[in-house]
Amino acid sequence: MIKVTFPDGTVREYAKGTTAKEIAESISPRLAAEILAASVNGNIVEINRPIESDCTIKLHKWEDDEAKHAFWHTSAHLLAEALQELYPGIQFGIGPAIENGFYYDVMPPENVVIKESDLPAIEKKMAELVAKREAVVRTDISKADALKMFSERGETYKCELISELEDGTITLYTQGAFTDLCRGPHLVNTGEIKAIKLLSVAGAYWRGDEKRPQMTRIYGISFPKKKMLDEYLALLEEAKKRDHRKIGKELELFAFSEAVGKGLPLWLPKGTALRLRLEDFLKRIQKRFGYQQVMTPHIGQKELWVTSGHYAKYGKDSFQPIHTPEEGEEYLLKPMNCPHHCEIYKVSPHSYKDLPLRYAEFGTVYRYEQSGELHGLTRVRSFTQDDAHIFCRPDQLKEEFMKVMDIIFIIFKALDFKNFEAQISLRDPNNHEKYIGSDEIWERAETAIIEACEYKGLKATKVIGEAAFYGPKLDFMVKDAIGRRWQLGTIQVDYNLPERFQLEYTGADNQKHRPVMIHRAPFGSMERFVAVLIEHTGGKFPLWLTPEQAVVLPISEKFNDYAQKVADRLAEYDVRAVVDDRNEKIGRKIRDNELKRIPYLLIVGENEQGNGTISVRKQGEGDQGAMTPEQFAADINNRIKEMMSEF
RNA sequence: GCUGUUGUAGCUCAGUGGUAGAGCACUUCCUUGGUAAGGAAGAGGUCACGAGUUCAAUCCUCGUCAACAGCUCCA
Repeated sequence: MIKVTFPDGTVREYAKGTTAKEIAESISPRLAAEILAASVNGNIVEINRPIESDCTIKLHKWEDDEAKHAFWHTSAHLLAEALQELYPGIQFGIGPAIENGFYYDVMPPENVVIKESDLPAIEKKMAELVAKREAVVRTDISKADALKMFSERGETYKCELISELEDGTITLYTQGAFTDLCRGPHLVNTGEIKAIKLLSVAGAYWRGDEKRPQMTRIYGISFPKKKMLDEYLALLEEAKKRDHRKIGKELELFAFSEAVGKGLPLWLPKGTALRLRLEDFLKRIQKRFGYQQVMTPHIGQKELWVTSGHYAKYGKDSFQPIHTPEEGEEYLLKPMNCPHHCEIYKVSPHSYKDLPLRYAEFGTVYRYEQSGELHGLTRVRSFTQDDAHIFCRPDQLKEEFMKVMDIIFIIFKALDFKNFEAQISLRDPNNHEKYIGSDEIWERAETAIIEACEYKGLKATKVIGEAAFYGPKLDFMVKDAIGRRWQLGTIQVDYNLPERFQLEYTGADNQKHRPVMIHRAPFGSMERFVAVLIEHTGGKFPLWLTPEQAVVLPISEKFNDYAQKVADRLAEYDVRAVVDDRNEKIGRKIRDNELKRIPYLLIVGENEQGNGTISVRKQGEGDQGAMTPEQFAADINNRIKEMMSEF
């Protein structure tokens, strides 16, 4: 007998070799029908794997990520099985479960292209296979046998994977006529997969390497019930409605023009109003944190970036130098503001007593992003960083770093970004060519970030190889409407640029010392931040950011002038109101999306005494009663003040 | 940059080898003072751009540009 411990601490005894499925049956038939995978001593296994010794167990139903993972992983195998039947000679790469669904990377036979239009046929084949209710069987295999088996099948990609595995750890999973190299775990029968949708087909480089062959990646998702699939697809549709590109167009926030060029956003009046509000908000915070605003030109001599090291690294793939009538004179559109700020630092000598110096600038930069990477406002070729560079003494680094974290927390709180993820991006110690600066300097910078996060109690994932070439960073990632992650705020520690630009300060010892530099941008870029903000709010911004806060509606032509006066009056109180004087067509003409997005509707007319009146309606709350323009302005400003008071 | 998809009215989209349509929006008139009102009339398109095939191309072929999904990249 073996002792099995359940998550709630109870212990039961079972015969040696009992399976998770049998354990579930011993509890309830319903549970047995629903479990898809099990964690035994923390390892996820199939529910038919015999358990040979005492263990802890957790039975996973669909609700658990572990179950979904197994479900989608098996779905990927099912996809491969279908592809093998439909495209003889097809080769397989990898086919994992992902956050939402699964994919399989395949290399179709020569002269065969799998297109989106082929997906329904593949889905149909998968459904046929599901109907067969094939068991998924796990077998151990030696490395030599595995290599032999897959090379006989001409599976060069699989052979490459096997050759990197250790003998004795290799397992195969077979269902019907399909056998795949796989670690598992899986469902025990493909019949569980009741609803399948193949979503898209795309190219993906083998092993993520641009220089290796491009395979065909087929994405899909599957569920144990048809209804769940329908709900998921409906949810996807809903999410698409929050797409910032769509809302940005509807609300007339920004636009692109082919004539201007791709990736070069045009900020329309309303979008600009929104952005300026955000900038003002940050400026106020920065003022409190001791920042000084600076301004620098959009171009600079090429040598600046040769000095910084950026030119060597990115010069070839950037906007090319601007030439002047002067022989040999070359300027670059600035891809970042750091060198300019370093030069500001160098304008005068600094004492240790002057530090830290914090130079802030909403600096527009230009980067030649690959055309396939351009994406709405989130990835563009000209964008404005809410940039600042902090020059401080080494002993001030940690404190300064944490103060920047505080600014980011304030912003995320003010805008209700709850689901951000923090990521510490470290260098890859095995790839020295990618980075500049000594090991010692990197060590120090990385330690400073890690300690700051620990001190602040911020849970951050460490990612090797994601650092900037001059230093490690702490990035804040936020998801968009359909779950793509975008980097917003970033804080970077840099010992290298001060070195390269020969920055100095005089210490208490009357000797010259190097300051440390912190690059930071709490929003990241105004463009990307606005994009993510749109997707989070669906275009319903907090009142203090809303480009237009009120529509003023005269009840008839007679009151047009009065309406305009009301709007002007409100403007004096910093309330943004637009007049809609299309009088007689009120009901029809007030566009739905105008009213839905603008928080207040003011209907102006007169009362029996012939005095001007304003009837105020608030979005979603109906009638607020009559007010004078002053009362309304005071009211709306109070609300904004309330919202802002804690920041 | 790579793979696949798409490009028709301001927006959402039908459609055809014989130079175009719907709904909403827009303009005018009638009705209506209030959270997607009804009726009538009207305006609006080089069918992304350039070649080719054809008697004839928005439609077929090729190229270019742009957008979308993914990969790679992201100072």
